[in-house]
Amino acid sequence: MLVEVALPVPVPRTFTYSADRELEPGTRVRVPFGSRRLIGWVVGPSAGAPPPKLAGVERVLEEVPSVSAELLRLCGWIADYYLAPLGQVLRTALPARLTDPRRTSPPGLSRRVLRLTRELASLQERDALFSRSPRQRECYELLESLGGESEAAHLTRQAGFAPTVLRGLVEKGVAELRDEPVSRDPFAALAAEPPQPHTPTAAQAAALAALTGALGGGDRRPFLLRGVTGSGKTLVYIELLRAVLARGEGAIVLVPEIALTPQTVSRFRSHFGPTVAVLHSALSDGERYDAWRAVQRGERRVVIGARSAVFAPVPRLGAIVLDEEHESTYKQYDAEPRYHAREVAIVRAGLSNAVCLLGSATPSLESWHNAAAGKFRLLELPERVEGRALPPVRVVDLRAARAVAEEERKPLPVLSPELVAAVQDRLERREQSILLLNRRGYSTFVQCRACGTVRQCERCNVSMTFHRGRRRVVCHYCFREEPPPVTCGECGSADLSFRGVGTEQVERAVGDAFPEARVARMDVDTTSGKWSHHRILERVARGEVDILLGTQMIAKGLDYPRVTLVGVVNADVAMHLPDFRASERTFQLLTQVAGRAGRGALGGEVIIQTALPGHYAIHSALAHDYIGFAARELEERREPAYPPHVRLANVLLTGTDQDAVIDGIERVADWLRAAAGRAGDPVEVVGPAPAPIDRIRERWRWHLLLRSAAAGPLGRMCAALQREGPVRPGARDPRLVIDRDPVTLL
DNA sequence: GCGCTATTAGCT
DNA sequence: GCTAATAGCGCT
Repeated sequence: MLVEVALPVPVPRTFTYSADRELEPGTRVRVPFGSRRLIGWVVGPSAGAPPPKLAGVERVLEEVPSVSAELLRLCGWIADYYLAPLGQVLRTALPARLTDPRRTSPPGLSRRVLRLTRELASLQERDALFSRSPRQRECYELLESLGGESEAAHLTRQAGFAPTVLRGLVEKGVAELRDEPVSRDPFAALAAEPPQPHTPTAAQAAALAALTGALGGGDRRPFLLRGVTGSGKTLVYIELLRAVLARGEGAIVLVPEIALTPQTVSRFRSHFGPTVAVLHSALSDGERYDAWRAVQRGERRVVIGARSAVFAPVPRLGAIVLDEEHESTYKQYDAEPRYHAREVAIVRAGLSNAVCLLGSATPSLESWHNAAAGKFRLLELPERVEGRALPPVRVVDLRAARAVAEEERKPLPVLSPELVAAVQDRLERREQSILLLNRRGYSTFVQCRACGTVRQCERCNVSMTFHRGRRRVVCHYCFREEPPPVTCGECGSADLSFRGVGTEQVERAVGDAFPEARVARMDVDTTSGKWSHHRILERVARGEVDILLGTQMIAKGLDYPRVTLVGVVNADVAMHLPDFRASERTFQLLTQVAGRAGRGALGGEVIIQTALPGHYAIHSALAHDYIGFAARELEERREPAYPPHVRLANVLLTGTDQDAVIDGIERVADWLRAAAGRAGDPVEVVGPAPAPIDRIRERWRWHLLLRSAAAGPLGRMCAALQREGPVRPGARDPRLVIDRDPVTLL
C-alpha cells in the first residue's frame, strides 16, 4: 500500500512511499530521500497513481503514533495558513530527539548526571577554591541555578564545558558524577515557595466563574482577560487550572520568555507541585524529550513554557492560557513556520474543545478588536489587589531640558534633576529603583562632525553601536565588531561624535550620580549565560541591588515590593521606528514597566523622560488609560488601513545582488497584481519598496505588502504565489519569504 | 584538459 | 535542507 509522508525539508509537499502494512497517521517512519535517510511522519494513505520513482518505508519507528490526530490536524492548519511545509511544522512541534535521523532508537535507560554535593556558602570560599579555574566556577554556578544537577552530556555539549571541567569539580569534592535512570525533572530540586493564601476579589471571582463555567462547554470563543498590572491575573490562571485538573484534564500555560518570568513559574510550581512540567530553553535534548513523554503519558498535566509549548502533547486538554498575549515573542518571525502562538493556541483550543484564555494589561489591538466584535469574550480586572492604587506617573519634558542645556552650553544629562532626586530619595529610604532604556551599548551611533557621516556596518545598512565595556563598535544585526573608529571613513576627519544614549551610558551616569549605590544592569550583554537572568533577579529579590537598570527585559513580570520607583530614561526610542506598531509598542512598554512600581504596601511612583509628552501613546500611559489609547490607535490605523482593520502578508525578497532582488520583487508585484485582477479577490498590493533595513549580512532586502479585508483571499493569493509565482520556492538567492500577520516589517 | 568552486535541480 | 550534477573559471 502507498502512504503520504511529510518530511522536514523546505519543500511544500508530501512524498509518496510504499509500506508493507497499514500505518496510522502520525506514525514516525524512516525513509530514503535522495542519498540520505530522513525521519518523517505518515499523514495518511496515498490517493491516486504511484509516482514514477517509488521507494519503500525503510523502518517504522513506533507502533503508537507520537503525533496524535489532534496535533496532526493542528500542524496541518499551521502548514496551510503560514505556507510552510507540513514536515517542518511537525519538526517544530516535536522534541529534537524524535526527528534526528541519527537517533532512531529510544534514548538509553540511564544517563550520566553531575550533581553538587557540597554548598559553597561564602564568596571567599568560592574565590579561594576556584581562583585558578574560572570554568569550574562557571560550571558550579550553572549547576547551582539548575537546581543542583544536570546531565553531563548537556554540560559538555550545550553549555560548552570540557569534560576536564566536570572532573575538576568531582576532584575538588563539590560534585559527583553518577549514572541515573531517565525521566528526572531537573526543576524538581528547585525549592518552591509555599502558596500564598488569598481571597479572590469580586472581579477575580466573576472572571473565574465565567471561565470555569465554560469548561467542557460548546462555546469555543476565546476569553480575553484585561487586568491592570498588579490586578492578580496569575491568581485567575491558577484557579482556572485547579478547576481543569479537578476535571481530570490538563493545561498549557504560555509565557513570553521563561527566563524573564521566574516568579510566575514559581507560583505555578508552588500550587501544583510535581504535576508541572517547565519547558525551558536550557533543557538538554534528553531532558526535553523526558518532559515531553511525561506530559504525553499524563504524568505531568500542567505545562509551562514559551512559544513552542503550545504543541505540548497534553492528552486531555482542558485549557490553554496565554499570559501577556500582546507580546511579539509569540510570533516566530525568523524561521519557518512563521507562526503566532496566540493564533495556534486559539485553533488548538478549538480542536480540543478547551478553554482559551488570553491575558494582558495591554491587549494587542487585534485581540481588543476581536473582543469588541464579539469574537472573544471579554473579562476585566480593573483594579489592583488590596485596593492598591496605580502609581502616579510624572513626565520630564526633554525638549525643555535640552533648551536649558543648550543655554548653559552643557550636554543634556542622561538623568534629569527630577529623576536624580527621586532615585536619591529611594536610596535614603532603602527602597529600590528600576531604570529603563530600551537601547543597549554606550552610544548608539558614531557621527563625523565635519561631514555628518554615520559609521555603518560593512555588511548591513545600520549604524554601529559603541560598546564601552568591550571597547568595540558592534552591529546589532550581524554581530560584526570592530575597534571604535578614530577618523571618519568618508572624509578622514578625526572629529567624531559618539551619540545616542544606551544602557551602558545610563550605568555610568548612575555610577557618577550615586557612587555608593549597588547597581545591576540587565540587557542582552550582561545576560549571555543561560542562567544570568536568574542570578541578577535573585540579587534584586534579596535586596542586594538598589538600582536595576536595563532594556525591556526588566519590564516583564517582576514583582518586588521594595521597588517604589520606575524611571524611563527615554520613552521615545521605539516611537520613531518605521513600523505601524510603533505607538502600540511604546504604550505597552511604558505601561508594563510602570506596573513594576508600587506593587507592595510602600506605594510607588513613575517618572518618564520624553521629548513627545503630547503624543497619545505617552499621555495615555501617564493616565493608565488603555481604553483611550486603543480607541485612538484604532482610528490611526484606518487610513492607511492596518491591522486589525485588515490582514497583512509581508512578501520579502532577499539576495546578494541588488539588481536581481529589485527585478525579482517587481516581477512578484506584477504577478500578484495580475492574479488579483484575475481572481477578482479584494487583495491590494502595496509596494514594492526597499525594506526599512534594506541590507543585512550583505543581502539586499526589498518587500511588498499584501493587504486584504479577509484572511481567506489573502491566504489563497500567498499560496498561489508560492506554487506558481515567478520566484521558485526554496531558491536561495534571491530568496522569497512570505510572512503572514507580520509583527515587524523591518 | 584538469581540477577547484559556486550554483542549482530534485528529492517519492 | 542536502547532495550530486553541472556550469564557470583559472591554470598548466
